[in-house]
Amino acid sequence: MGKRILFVDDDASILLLVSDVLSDAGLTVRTAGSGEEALEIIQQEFFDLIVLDIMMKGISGLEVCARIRGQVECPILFLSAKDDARDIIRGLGLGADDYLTKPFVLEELVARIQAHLRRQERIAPQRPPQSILQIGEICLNPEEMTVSKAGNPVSLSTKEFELLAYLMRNAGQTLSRERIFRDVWKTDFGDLGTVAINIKNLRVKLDPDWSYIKTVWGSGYRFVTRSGYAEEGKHYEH
Amino acid sequence: MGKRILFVDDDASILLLVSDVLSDAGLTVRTAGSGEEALEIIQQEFFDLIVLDIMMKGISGLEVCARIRGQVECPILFLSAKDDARDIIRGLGLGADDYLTKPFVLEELVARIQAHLRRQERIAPQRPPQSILQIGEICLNPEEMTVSKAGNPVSLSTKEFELLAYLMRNAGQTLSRERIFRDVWKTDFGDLGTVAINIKNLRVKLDPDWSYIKTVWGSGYRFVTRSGYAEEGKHYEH
DNA sequence: CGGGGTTCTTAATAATTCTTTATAATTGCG
DNA sequence: CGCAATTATAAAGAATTATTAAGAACCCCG
Repeated sequence: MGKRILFVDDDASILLLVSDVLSDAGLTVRTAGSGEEALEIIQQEFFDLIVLDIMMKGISGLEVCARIRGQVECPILFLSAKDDARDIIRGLGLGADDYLTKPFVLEELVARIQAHLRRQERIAPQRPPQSILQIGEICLNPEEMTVSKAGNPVSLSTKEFELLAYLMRNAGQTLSRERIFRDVWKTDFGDLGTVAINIKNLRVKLDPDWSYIKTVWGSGYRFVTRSGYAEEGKHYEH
Repeated sequence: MGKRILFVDDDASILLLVSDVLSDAGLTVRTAGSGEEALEIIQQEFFDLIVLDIMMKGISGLEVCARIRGQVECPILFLSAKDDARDIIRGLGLGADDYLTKPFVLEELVARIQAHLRRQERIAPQRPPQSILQIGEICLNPEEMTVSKAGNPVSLSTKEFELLAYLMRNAGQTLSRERIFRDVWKTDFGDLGTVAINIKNLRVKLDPDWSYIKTVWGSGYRFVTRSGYAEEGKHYEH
């Protein structure tokens, strides 16, 4: 479900037009036709971003902003026909985050809204309480960057840790070297042998008998889903 | 000490004019005359916000943005003579946060910059410096400048104390050496090795097994958010 | 004004991690 | 069995970080 936007304007046609476009962009839109209505809605519902028209009869957008700033900490974007710099400065000074003058290009409004939402994500990412991963006797704690096997702590380097986390998150799937390298190293150029080496390091440190990290010949690697029984034994004898 | 702004434009007169105005507004301004210069500076220093002119000879502002977005998470504001909505949308799509067309009113630029900085504060506020910080069995009292571990007092030097307080206030985040140095030492020139040394001192005094202060290879340091049980053991053996 | 001690910084050295390169081992197939 | 493709291991080099040690700056106290 998309982010929630509150759009406040006393021009019904704009309200309709914009809410259509924003919906198409995957956002959930709630509209209000006046400052009074907006204040009421804001008390009751949560929004990720609020768009306020400044020139409205009754309570103006500026006043709405001044009243809710302090209670609500989502980004606020002003919309106004006045393009005088003084008004813009005053609007931003009230605690708003952006100011767009009418008439505006719809796509620019969408782009600006998404820029704000993106920033919100980047700064305060909703951390889905990074769950602890446990498969067999291997336990990985993303929060503390720690790994243990049968209760005993195992010390891994950063890359080894990231690789293990990636494998465990995608346990059961066979992952190609290309995909692993792209997702864990996050670069396009580089040597795929690097993956093999880190796989080996992991095996040496916490999987000497290859119980967890299997090699799928010609395809890639696979972390077993449940471990324990199906002891397969390593492929290589040395 | 004001927030640090990087201002990039190949027009020297604008560079001078704007940096004056921003300085008057209490901000610390660093300037770059080309995209190449900007990229180099960004690798070495930390900024709270970056202003990029789009039309520059050599590496354009758009390209600078594309390259640093991902590494740098501060707000980026574009400046351009082109007021075509398509350019604005493209700019914002690249991960920028705002777009202002030339010619612009200086005060509006200042207002927009401050709006972004204000929001940064609101979203990711440094925890109030006065409150007592406790993470795991480490307890820090800013009021009395004292630190204790599991109830036993630990004696730290001034800089060590400030560094620990900074780390604990920003627990959970990975903090680059540049950023730590700027925020704790509050000077621009100096050796980043100083940070490493004080980190080591802290570890010796109250974190001999690296349970709290983690090294994020290639990035910086990170104070764990919750700590305690899962004792890990250090990476280095000696 | 000093002395004595602590703290801070700089510089040099050691240790670790990551990547690349090279070599050995294994698998699949004829 | 032998060849080619694939994977594993080993070792070296570069980059990053940790540690050590020594000199400079600072502060407190007489």
